[in-house]
Amino acid sequence: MSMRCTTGRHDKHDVYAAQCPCRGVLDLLASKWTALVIGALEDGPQRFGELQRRLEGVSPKVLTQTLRRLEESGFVDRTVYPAVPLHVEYALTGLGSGVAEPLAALRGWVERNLDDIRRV
Amino acid sequence: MSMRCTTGRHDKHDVYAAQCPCRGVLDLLASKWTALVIGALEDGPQRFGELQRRLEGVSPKVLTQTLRRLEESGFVDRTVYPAVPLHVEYALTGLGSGVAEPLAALRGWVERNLDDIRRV
DNA sequence: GGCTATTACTTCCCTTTGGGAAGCATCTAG
DNA sequence: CTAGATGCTTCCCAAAGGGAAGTAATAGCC
Repeated sequence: MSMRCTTGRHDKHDVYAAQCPCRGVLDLLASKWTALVIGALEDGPQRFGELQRRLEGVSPKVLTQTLRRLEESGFVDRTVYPAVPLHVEYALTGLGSGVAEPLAALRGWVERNLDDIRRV
Repeated sequence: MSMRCTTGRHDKHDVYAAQCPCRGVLDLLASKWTALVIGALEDGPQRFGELQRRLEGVSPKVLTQTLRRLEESGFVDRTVYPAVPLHVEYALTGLGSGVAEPLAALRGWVERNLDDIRRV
């Protein structure tokens, strides 16, 4: 008998179930900035400033928020090198590399199909 | 010479460029409710009420907003059957079916990997 | 010593978006 | 003539998004 993921543990999980923790994770991952940050980190560990330059138009506040949430959930590692000036590197974890694939597929789809999408 | 998508037309598009219309599309598609709506519609055309029941916890307002935006951009068709009681069907367009694949990959990844993700 | 530069953030503040509760419009059946 | 079904819309508040400016630590330069 399936419990549709209400208790969490070893049942099948279902993003369509309101109480499934899937929902929170989907909300974190299915976001513009998350998709861009994870994509940028696919090229290897990067520093805050580098990410800021690559993700054109991102404010430091939003970038920090995004990175912190990804770190909390275990998608990204944050390493501080207390050199001077301060040096902080962000890198994908194993989990982060895993989710990078579906996110890359989504970004790629958007770039390939943009011309067919009605502009609003 | 590449223009990095600033003018739109037939250059390569780049989601990392601030002015690329890709950004808006990515923002629409990379959203919790979009991923769930498109996924539900993969099973065939469905009515407002059916969608509301499948996407547990969605409010009618948010569902309407999501469907309208997807319709505007050409991912979803809205058909009204003026029978009584009123009958409205939502269906994926060709474009919608296309993007359903990467979105399904993302949802599937979340369901398969939930147990490895740090709960916060 | 004082000034500037660098890196990585915070903080402030305002606008936009998200989201629940409740109301509305239309028509039928009882 | 009231109740029920369907597909919304409106209201309101709280949460999130996002830009501008400020902060902290230290090094190097004059």
